[in-house]
Amino acid sequence: MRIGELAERSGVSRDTIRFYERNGLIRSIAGTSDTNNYRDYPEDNLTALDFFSKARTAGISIADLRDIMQAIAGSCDRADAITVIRAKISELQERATQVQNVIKFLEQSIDGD
Amino acid sequence: MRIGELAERSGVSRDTIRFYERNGLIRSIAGTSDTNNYRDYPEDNLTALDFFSKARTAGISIADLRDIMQAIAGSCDRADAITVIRAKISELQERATQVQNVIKFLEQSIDGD
DNA sequence: CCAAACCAGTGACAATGGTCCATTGTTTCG
DNA sequence: CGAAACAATGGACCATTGTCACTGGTTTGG
Repeated sequence: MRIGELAERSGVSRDTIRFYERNGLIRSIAGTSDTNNYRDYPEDNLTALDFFSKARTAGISIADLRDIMQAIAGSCDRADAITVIRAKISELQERATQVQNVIKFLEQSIDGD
Repeated sequence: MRIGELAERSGVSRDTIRFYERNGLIRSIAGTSDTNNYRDYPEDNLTALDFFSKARTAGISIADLRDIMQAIAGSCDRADAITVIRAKISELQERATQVQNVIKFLEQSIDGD
């Protein structure tokens, strides 16, 4: 599909999609037309963009997402990919604990009310 | 204490402490000397900075931290403060769920290995 | 056919969260 | 005393994460 449709269906703006592409988060392929150079964005970018949106609000950086996507897609070495992803999972679990700690702190600060 | 000691003991750099102060996260008081204008940083800034460090790695913004600190310290209206903090707690719980979702996604991506 | 909508590419701009540097003045310690 | 360490202030600079605007070309619906 073309970028407009992808933007529409994913809820991610054209500019942001292009930004993500520049940063290696997604890939598009050259269109087949000989009159334009509109690029084609495969369907699976919808899944990816949806994941990115969730991950970004969860505070995961573009760089991390790039690592993850490369690990998943770049099947050059499956074992390496899994190692990368497991590491990210650990980081995220650590992050989750940190968030819980902050919640606890805040709860204590209003304790008794 | 002076800023150097605070930096040393909190593990937060001078520059960052000053940055936080400029942004209303902490407060210092004018020193008593008549020859210098070194500021005095009360002991409780240690607790605050420790909290900030954790909160920042948990992905909480400076603006949020300022809101929280103002709510806790500015006792102008206790009920308002509690409302603010409860709202932040909700946001954080939402964030925690998001992080869990991303973890799930990642786990599925390496499922079976 | 033609205007409106779309596309690519570029570069400027903005907010956030720091970090670094230079200058000037103060304190501290050997 | 004098050098080294420390403090205050101010501004420059950096990466990250987008967003906006402009140009020039393409497609599409009425």
